[in-house]
Formats: sequence, C-alpha cells, structure tokens
Amino acid sequence: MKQKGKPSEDITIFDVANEAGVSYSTVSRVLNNKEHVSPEKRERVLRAMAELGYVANIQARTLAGGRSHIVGLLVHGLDTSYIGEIMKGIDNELHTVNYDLMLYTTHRRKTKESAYVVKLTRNLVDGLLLVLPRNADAYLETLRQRHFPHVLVDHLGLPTIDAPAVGATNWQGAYEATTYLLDLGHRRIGFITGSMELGCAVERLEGYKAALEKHGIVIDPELIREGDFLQPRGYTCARELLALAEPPTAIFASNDISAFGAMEAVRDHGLQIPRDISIIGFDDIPQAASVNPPLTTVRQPLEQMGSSAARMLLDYIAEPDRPVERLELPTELIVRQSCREPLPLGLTSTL
Amino acid sequence: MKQKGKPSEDITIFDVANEAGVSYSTVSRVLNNKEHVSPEKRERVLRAMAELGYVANIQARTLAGGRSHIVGLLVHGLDTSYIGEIMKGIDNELHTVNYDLMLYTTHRRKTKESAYVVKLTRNLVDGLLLVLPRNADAYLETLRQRHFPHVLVDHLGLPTIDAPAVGATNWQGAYEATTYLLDLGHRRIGFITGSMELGCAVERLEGYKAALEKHGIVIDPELIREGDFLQPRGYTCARELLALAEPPTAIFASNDISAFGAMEAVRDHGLQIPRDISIIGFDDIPQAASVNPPLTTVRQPLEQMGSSAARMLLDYIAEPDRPVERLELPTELIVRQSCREPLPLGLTSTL
DNA sequence: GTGAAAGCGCTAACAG
DNA sequence: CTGTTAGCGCTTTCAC
Repeated sequence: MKQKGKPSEDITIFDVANEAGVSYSTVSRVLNNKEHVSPEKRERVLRAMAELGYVANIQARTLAGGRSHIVGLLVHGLDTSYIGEIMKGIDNELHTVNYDLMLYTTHRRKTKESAYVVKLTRNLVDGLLLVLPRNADAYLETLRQRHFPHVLVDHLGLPTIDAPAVGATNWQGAYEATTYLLDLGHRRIGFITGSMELGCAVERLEGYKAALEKHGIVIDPELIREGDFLQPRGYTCARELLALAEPPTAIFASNDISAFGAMEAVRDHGLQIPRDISIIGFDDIPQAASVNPPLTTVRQPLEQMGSSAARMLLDYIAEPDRPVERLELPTELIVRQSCREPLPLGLTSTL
Repeated sequence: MKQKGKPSEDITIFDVANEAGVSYSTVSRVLNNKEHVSPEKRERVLRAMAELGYVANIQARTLAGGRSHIVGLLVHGLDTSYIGEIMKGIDNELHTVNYDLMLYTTHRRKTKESAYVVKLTRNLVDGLLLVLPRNADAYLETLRQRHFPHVLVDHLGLPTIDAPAVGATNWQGAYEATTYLLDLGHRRIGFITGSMELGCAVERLEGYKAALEKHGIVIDPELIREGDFLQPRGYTCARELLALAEPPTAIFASNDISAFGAMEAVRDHGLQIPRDISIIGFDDIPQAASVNPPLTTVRQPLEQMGSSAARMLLDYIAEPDRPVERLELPTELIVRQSCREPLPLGLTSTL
C-alpha cells in the first residue's frame, strides 16, 4: 500500500498517454525534450499534461537512469551569512533551470563530510557543490574517477587538488588591504589567519606577507596568529596581539567574523576603533556594514560565486567530461570607518 | 546505460543477500527493521552490509512505497540569519534520525509557494516544514486532506488556519517590550509592524496595543506604521515617525531587521540612540548584539523553534493522524543598550 | 521465519 | 517517428 498521496491524485505518465492517445514512451520523450516526436503529438501530450496536472515522479525517473534535477550542497554550517550569501546565488541560478537543492550540513565534522559524499553520489543528486570543504582530498579523487559532477566553492589554490572550483582573488585582496593599511602609515600590522587547511586562508596570508615585503617591512611572526574564521578565536588572537610588548597599530582579520571578534577584544581592552587601532576584515558579509564602526573589508562577491559555481556544475552535469575549469572572481576593497592613520607614537597607551 | 556511478560500486540489496547467503527479501526486512528475521540471519546481513559498504538507494526505496527520509523545507529566502537560526535547529534535529533536508526558496512569490507544495507532496519528501508561509491558506487544506505531514514555523495565531505549528509568545513578548519602554517613562512609542498577513505580526501589534491600554494610554494610529519585516521599510517607517509633528521618543520594530532600518533612519535624522530616541527590536538575531548600539530586543528561541518543529514533523511522519498540535515557545526581553529614559521635554530638538 | 513474485513510474534500447 | 520491451533497486504481498 502506498503511504503518501491519494490514488486519485497520482497522475502517471500512463494516464497522460491515455488522455493524449499516444503510447507512454512518447510522453516520456516529450517529458525529456527529446526529438523524434511530431509537433502535433507533442502538442497533444503537453495539453494532456496540463489538463491532468501531471507532475513527474522524481524517484522513478532517477531510478530508471534519468536525471533527478537535484543538486547536493555541502556546507559546514549555517552559522554565518557567508553561507547565506553564497546560497542565494546558487539558489537563483538553479531556479532558472528548475533544479532543486538538497542541503547537507557537516557541522565541521570531517568524517561526516566523506560519509555524505559517498551517500550522495550513490543517491539522488546529479551533482555536488562543496562550500569550503575541509576534507576534500579524501573524496575528490573518487568524485573525479566516477565522473561525478562537482564544483568547489572558495577552495582554490591548494596545489594538491585539481578539481573544478570557483573562488575569489584572495591573494590580491589581502595584498590590497595590507597596502591600504601601509599607505595609511601603519607599520606593525597584526594578522589573524583563517583555517590554514583552506586554500583561501593560505592565499590571504601570502597576500599580506607579499605586501609587507614589497614595502620592505620584515615579517614579524609574532604579529601573525592562527585563527579559524570564527569569532571566539578572532577575539583571542586579538587579545594576544594587544598583549604584545610592541602591539600592532592595525589588525587584519582573515574574515569579517574574526574581525568582529577582534573588535570586541579591542573594546574590552579599553581602546577605540579606529582611533587607537585599525581593523580590517575580509568577505564583506552584510553585517560588516552595520557593526560599529562600520567595518572596512575586502569584498568577496559571495552571491556571484554561488551562482557561478551552480552554473559551472550544471555544465558538468550536461557534459561530465569537460576539462577542469577554475574561476577566480575579483575582490574589492570596501573602505568604511574602521581604519585610519596610526596614532603618533607614545599616544597609544593613553588609557 | 546508467549515467552515474561505476557498476562495481553499485552494491545492491541483491549483492548483500548473496554475500550473506539469504534471500533479498530478508535483507530488505533487516534494512527496514522489521520483525520475523532470526537474530542470526539479521546479524549475518548486517555484517555483509558493512563489509560491502552497502548504501540504500533512496529512489528505489521511495518508489517501492517506503519512506524517503527526506523532509522538505520551504522558506521565503536566505537573506537574514532569522532563517539561518531556525535551520540550524531543524538541521540538528533531523541529523539525529538520519533525515535529509530538501530546501525550497520561494523568494516571497506566493504562486511559487503553492506550486512547490504540489510538487513536493507528489514527490520525494516525507513531510514539509513551512517557515513563515505567505500563502498557507491556499494549500493547507490540501495537505490536511492528503494526510501529508507538515508543520508551520512561526505562523501561529491566524484563526483561519488550524494546522500543526510551532511559534513563540509573540503577544507576550511585544507586551513586555512595550511595558519596558513605558516603565522607562516613554509615552509616545512608535510601532513598526511586520507583514500583517502573518500571524506573528498581528500578535506583536496586539501585544503592543494591550500594554499601552493597560497603562491607560490611548493608541495613536499615527504612531503605527505598516512594515514588512525588511530593512528598507523599517527605514521608511521610522522616517515617517520622525517627521510627525509630535514624534515618538521610542520606536518598537516588529523584528530586528526593521529595527536596523529604523536605527539608520534615526542616525540619518541626526539623532542619537538611545540618547534622543530608544529603539527596540524583536527576534534577537545574532547581529542584534553587534550593531551600534547593541539592540535591546525580544528574544525568540529561533533555533529551538526549528528543532521543535522538526521533532513534531517527525512525529507526524510516524503517525500522520495524530491530532493537531501547536507549540508556543517563550520569548524573553534582552536588554542591551538601545533604550533608556526619554529626554526631558524640549530637549529632543537639540540638533 | 523465509523466499518468490509482482509491481512502484519511468527511461532507454529495441524494433518497426 | 512511434510503440514495445526490459529493467532501475526496493517494498510488499503472498505462499511455503
């Protein structure tokens, strides 16, 4: 016995065939936009579908070897609007081609990530979108071997991986942000990294270092703290930076969330932003504009990254053997009010 | 020809049966935790599954009349962390029972909402979670008739609807917030509503009115502006309020996002929060704590609402004919720094 | 308790 | 161009 739906509502391809007076293979052809159907019959089938309110059964379709018109999206969590923005882009793109989205949250557990990937590729989805994967090496090879369409989001740059991906110009963005601080007159710039297992985090650090070197400033390892893209660690790192014998006059955090943590730390330390210390972030999530003071940051085109990735995935679904494509979208420095020139020496410790 | 997966990887129930030396019906029984299987065989099957790395095929399973172990989630958009918080709760709950999530975004288009519901109930998902539905009346009856498990989130209180739902004590929360403002000494309190087609918006307005009346203050319709839960409208409404001959000394916005709009308007008007005007919000999304000044607001247990709704949905999936259940979770006033006593008369226009 | 058999609704060869 | 024929992998009767 079927458990869902009333029988009367279950219009199948067979009913449509009946109504249109054709065989049900013809209906299937129309359904899948195949050729070899006379325009007249196609028309009749279409009308019958509309009249009966036919809705294709995804399960049957997929089981029989067709497409499910579903893509899987693997994210680590829904905590920040970082993901929200990317999802918005994905969603918009998918919507135009009538694809649906299956959401998987790994909660930053690496084992779950692999488990999901196995499960997904054996099931249901036509392709996989992986946002900031933590454990990609473990299954990327499998995905590739099985010719299973997939695209990484924001995970360019780690040389071990050669998978389709879309990201942003992390190095460039970090370079520009650092240069901006340098031009303001800062010489001791603290840096809070992201999760260093992520390509984007590495690139940002490199960009920071490159800008410093370009200005002939030797890199002080004390000024670089390893964060994890989360607010609490941003807070801790900033506190450590502040506690240095010779604290920085500016802090560059690898993402906005960390920057928020840093801002909190600065305030708790009794200092003012940007008077006593400048803060700069990365991402430009919506929140960045509304914190106090509005955060100067490097904008990543998150939504666009999402839509580009979805677009690319759709291409791979249509043609699984396309060559590996990698897209790098431009970042942009958004100047707001969290940075300014450093205080003349000796005035920092006014508190 | 199959398009996905390598044949060698496609372990089916049949392979498991082979390996375990039983018929594949027995494997199916084990898979579905049915009785009438000897412990010994069950054990053998389980071991074979593990060894072969068997993964059930959802499509086949669903097609054959079983559960898909997927629930659908219908939201209007991913713009705000309001949804993110709720999703976190849903996700956590579903995860414990190995259910997957299918995400549908309506982009606030009412027609899409109905279309999705039709599509979903004929397909794939075992149940439906509807967050802040806009057009629920259009399909709730269908859902009920078809005994299709569903739960509304944050849509209690509209008397036309009698569906399973979880929400929060909107009336009570608004009442308390208004009372708080009143106790601070405010007498002219502006109110920005939410989308009035939503039960929660209506309740919040009622709570506001009730508190005023309790204090013997006549309700001035000029002080009530119809918003839509979005920041731009919050901004506009606040501007209108500020332009009044006798402007309010406090503004109560029906959600935090609107409150942010109001804060912007107040600042653009050259006034300070909370010195010149107090602002209070509703929801307590994460952002509320980090705006400037930190927003006093009514906390809704968003995450908990999500998990309760998921839990309830699971119950309905297990037992579709359970009586309609409605859950109302408590709200709580979170006092931060956006409110204080009104300025002595005459000092407001100091600018 | 267990196996055999009959589909679920659809796609993809296969003949015409 | 169109209809016929097999399954896809699984759940569920139904016998044994």
